[in-house]
Amino acid sequence: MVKMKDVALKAEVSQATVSRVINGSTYVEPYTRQKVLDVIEELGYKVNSAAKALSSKKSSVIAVILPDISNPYFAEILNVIENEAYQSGYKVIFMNSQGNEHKEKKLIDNILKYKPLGVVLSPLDDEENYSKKLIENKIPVVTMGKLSQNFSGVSINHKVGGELLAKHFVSLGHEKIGYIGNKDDKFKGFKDGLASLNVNLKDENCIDFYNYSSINIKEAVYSSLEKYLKKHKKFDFTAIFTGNDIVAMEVINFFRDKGIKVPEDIAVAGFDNISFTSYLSITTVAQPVREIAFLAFERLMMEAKSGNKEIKHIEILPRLIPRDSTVKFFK
Amino acid sequence: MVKMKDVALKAEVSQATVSRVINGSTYVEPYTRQKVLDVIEELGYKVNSAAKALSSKKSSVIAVILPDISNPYFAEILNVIENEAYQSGYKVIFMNSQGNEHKEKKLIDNILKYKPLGVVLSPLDDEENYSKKLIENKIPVVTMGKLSQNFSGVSINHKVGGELLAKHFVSLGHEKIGYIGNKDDKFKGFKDGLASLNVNLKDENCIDFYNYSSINIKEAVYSSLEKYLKKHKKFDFTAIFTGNDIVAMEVINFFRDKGIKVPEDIAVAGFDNISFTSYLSITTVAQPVREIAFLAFERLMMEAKSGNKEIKHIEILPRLIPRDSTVKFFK
DNA sequence: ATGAAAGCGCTAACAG
DNA sequence: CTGTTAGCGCTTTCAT
Repeated sequence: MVKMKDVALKAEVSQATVSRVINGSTYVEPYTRQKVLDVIEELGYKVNSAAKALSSKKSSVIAVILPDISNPYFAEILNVIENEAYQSGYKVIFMNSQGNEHKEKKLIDNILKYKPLGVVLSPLDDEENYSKKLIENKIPVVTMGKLSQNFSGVSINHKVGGELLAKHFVSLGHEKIGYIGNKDDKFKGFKDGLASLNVNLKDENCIDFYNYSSINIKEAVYSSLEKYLKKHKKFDFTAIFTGNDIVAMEVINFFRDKGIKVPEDIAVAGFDNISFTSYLSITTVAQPVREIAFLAFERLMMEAKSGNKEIKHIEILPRLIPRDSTVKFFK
Repeated sequence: MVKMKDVALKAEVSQATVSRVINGSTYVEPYTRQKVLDVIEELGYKVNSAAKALSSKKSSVIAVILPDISNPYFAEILNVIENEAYQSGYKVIFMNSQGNEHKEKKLIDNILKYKPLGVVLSPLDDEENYSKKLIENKIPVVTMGKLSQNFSGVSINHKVGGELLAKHFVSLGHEKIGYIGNKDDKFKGFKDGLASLNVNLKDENCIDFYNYSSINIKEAVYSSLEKYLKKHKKFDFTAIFTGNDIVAMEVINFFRDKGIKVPEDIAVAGFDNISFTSYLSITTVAQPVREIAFLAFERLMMEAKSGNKEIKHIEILPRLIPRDSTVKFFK
């Protein structure tokens, strides 16, 4: 492997000079500069990132930790970040926490070895899991989707998202309503929203479902729905809000299998607005995912470069996208 | 940052010994070993990957280069590889070539700096783009989806995939048939398959469409379809095969917008069998994506560890999944 | 079984 | 403006 020394020798300059022209850290005589550049080209020299990182004490990798890359919502985030990183000359180490807090914790442990420039994280529930080590090691972090008290973050306001759907359902005349998902902020917004419109979301109609990973999600959704049916004989609601679009799709599938018509018998709404919901015409709440990812990246860069440690939370308002799964022929 | 030297000092051993217990390279007295382990725990020591890589001349990162992470087919590949890599103690640097050969080339250039253990690549069309530098630098490579003469690879047989669909269309009684996509192996298989069944695939019904990136894919599909319409007034076929599932979805959308019924007026079939096709009941050709990714990773590991340079091509047979978009009420 | 020491390829004072 | 030099944190002979 050709190294800097080889370039220096052939260009008849010192290694330091080669380093200078590569990094543009200091002014180098144009002639010398060109000569070095030529030799680099000729020899096909490539810096050794490991050596560079070790010596300069900074790396050019950004770690991206996401719960489920098979969910197009997160895939889109990775898409944006990889693209931005590429344009800024950084590399992305991608890690999939798979909705598993234990794995998330190990991933963060692991990533510390690489001393990344920063990490973009779409965290699972338990803040304890990730914050401590990251803070200790002074690694800039920006979260997406959930806001953390220790780091900057970008997210839609999930409560408002839930409220939007509550209003939508009530305006459509629904009185018996269901929910399937975990009891997060959008659930709270949904429940509170309904309450403020004098509709009670019964506990028994809130089907607990916690599953970030889309592998086996069908089985998971089907089994929790079957469990509900076993207990209550029939679905005691005319509209249901699901934790995310993938779950919505599975719920619709399940209903179809059971001969339940959507939206005539039961209306279904999802969350995220992944592109596939438009093909299926599923009502959902839009998260401007590309914007979220972009802002997160931008903020991370700012903190990494300036060393600014101020915590900034950016909140974006979600938007309701009504489609056929709640209102027939909406289109 | 606590380093090996700190551990060595506190454990009252040499730095070399600490290195030994961490890497298990040589036998270390159990007592000493335990003492070192305790200190590591106590101090929260983490190796510095850069230093390790520089010193040992081997890294623990695997580069994954894919054309479009927003396409669930590729997202699934990344999912599998990240997971396998994690379990084997490796990190994944992810790069999105975005269907852009120029970017793919630059990405490969870039990745060389990191001296990755290996690269898993789903290449675009031009082999020249990627093979040379990778070979020069002796980096193990396994391709997926396309087989390269210079590297090992895993792929379904695309020709057979195209033939499968040809048979399917003909058995359904179609005689006027269309194609939208780029003219790759599956196109050849499709065309030849039709020919062998005495059906001619007219050139004018082969709509050229080259677009790996799913951003703006809607516009791209719509405009090429509009262009066809402008020229021919109406669609002169009763069945169309699309390059991949995403394109199939857009085509179906387009037809719906135009009041064309699928499959009654025109049958549509895709390629890949991404999970969303099942929700939409789109006929497609299944690529066992998880298996492909797994085999590619496995093969890469083998080559990276053993230094085995033998080129092995694994070909998997695709499977037709007939659904409602070609045969109503198939389910 | 363990320690000493050289060196991986690069950056960053420092000196001139 | 450019060369010299001292590390960065770790692995790996080579001794003992």
